[in-house]
Amino acid sequence: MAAAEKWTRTDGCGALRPANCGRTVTLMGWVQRRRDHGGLIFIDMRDRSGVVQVVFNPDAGDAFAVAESLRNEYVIAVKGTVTRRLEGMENPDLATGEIEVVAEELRVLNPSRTPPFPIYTGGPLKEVDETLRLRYRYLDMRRPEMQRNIILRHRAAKATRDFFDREGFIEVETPMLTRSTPEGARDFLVPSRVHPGEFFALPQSPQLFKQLLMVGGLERYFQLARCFRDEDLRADRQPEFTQIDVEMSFIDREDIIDTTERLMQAVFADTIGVEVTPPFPRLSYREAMARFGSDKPDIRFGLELVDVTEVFRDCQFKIFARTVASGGTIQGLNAPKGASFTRRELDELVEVAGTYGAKGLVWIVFEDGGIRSPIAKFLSETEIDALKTRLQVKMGDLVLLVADERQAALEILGQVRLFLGRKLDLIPKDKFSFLWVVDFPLFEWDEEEKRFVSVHHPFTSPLDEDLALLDTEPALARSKSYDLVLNGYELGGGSIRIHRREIQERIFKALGLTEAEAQDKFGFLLEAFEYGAPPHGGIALGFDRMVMLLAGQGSIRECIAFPKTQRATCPLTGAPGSVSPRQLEELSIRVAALPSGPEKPDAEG
RNA sequence: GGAGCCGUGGUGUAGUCGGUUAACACGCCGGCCUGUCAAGCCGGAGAUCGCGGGUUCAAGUCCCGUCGGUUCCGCCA
Repeated sequence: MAAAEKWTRTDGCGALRPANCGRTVTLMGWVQRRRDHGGLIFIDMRDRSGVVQVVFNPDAGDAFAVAESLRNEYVIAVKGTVTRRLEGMENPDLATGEIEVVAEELRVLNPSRTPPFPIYTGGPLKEVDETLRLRYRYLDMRRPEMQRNIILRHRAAKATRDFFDREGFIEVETPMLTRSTPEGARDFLVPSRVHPGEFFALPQSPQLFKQLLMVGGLERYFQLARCFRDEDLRADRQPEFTQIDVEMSFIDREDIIDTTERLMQAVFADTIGVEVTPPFPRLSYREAMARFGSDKPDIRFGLELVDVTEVFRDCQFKIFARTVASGGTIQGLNAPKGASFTRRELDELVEVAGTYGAKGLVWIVFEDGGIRSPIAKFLSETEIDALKTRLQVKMGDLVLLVADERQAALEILGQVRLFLGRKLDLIPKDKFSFLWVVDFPLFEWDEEEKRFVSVHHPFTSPLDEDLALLDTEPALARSKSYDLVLNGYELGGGSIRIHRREIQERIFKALGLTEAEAQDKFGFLLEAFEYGAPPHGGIALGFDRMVMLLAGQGSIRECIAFPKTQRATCPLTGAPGSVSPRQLEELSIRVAALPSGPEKPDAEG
């Protein structure tokens, strides 16, 4: 049998237009849908570029016969003529709807089993179980929404690289097999075969390497860096993720902020055509907490918190009075028109506050006859008037109060604020509200370890004016760090680094690290700093989160080709899995007895 | 480690106060059909309700446990 004539694809399905009429084209793609009229067969044919209607007439001979056997997701090649559709037969819902391809020849390149879930319904989109989608991600990916997200991710990466290239940055790859470091997240470990009993760690970030690159004189570094953190997952957290990692020499905070703002401007313009305009607003950490109860406030809506501690200093309500007396605060929030809340909805608010550790949440409804509240009988006219003034209460408003230690009260009410923002539909979609949060504390107290730990990381420079506090009151010292926040998501953060040995040693001391420990863990960096480290600083931005927000998605899994489930497994490959005894032996590893349980089901069931 | 929600043919859902033949749409298979585009019409196959235990005359439904998914807290920049 003679070898079949070789066909070369000439066009993308979605690219064909009336201007192409009369041309003979060769298309290759998937069968999205077949409409068989007996004497006439329509195939919606799909490739990455889009969809086009292919018509098979009975006079097409073999092609017509084969077309009768086509099923969804068959891979086919079609030779035919681009033809303007008959008058009145155009489909305005299709980019190619003015034309169709009249088929002359058809080849089935590969048949397909019936997909386990619909790839195209034609109707309203129905959510398919995510595990099923992930197990058959290669099918899920054929859906236009997923293709859009993946392509958007590519565009964002391209825009990022283009931007940094224009700005004179050098992309440098840093090791994936590196050294475990203390501080920060739990490491993923990789056993060394050559060095029995020793382990590499996958990088939580290229932090130390990028600083070494500065010592190395690269001056401007960036990388789309893969990072690994063995911590529990969230909708916006994966065990492996990508960050836009940046470091610059001979700069100060303003240079990093300016560069990052212009990066955002470029990426948003190049990907979704949205104009964002620097400079972005800035809040100090303290102000962000005070007004929004969060270090990553969503400032797309108001509903700000107000400190009403003084109103209740001599309050008859014992819990409030006691909280104030013991140095705590009362934080308040006015939910306009919240008086219409049902008792059930009010209880729900109390419950929400409870999940964030609130001991209670007091609500006060302001209505015509006066106020309604579980603590109404304890409140004096003076106190109510003061509340009205402080919170600018109007008739029909709902005031929510949390009494606790300042930080706790703010955080709880900040969460209640977010909940209310969603519930009252106060959050404008399609809005991108960037914000810098600056002047973070340098340290925070770790109750478990009974010592200070770095809020950012141990190489973060203190504010010059707070240097003296390092040795006297570390808790009050602030750092030259900055977080970029977008719509309530922490997009990234960075800092100006310490490049002088003397300050670095004082930091280690405040962290409770001995000279020996510091040498053991970071000796190579400290040594490098002795060879002429330039002043430097940088930032790292969550690339997955950024793409998620660009795509308008609620989970970064929608923007990652092959993400993991919340329990850090991959339904497609079955990872993680067991390995052979031989592999373990080579690595000098013995697995401790596992709690016996049912074997996990195979990937193919 | 903890809390909430979800789990019913291939997919998405319904299933009331526990009541005996588990419903609907899409998909799938077969037939008819020359202008559809969520094609149409006719016929058919397909689920013992995630799993285990318990309560009951009777469990998809109630209870306990467990597994998986998801959201959140803790954890994590």
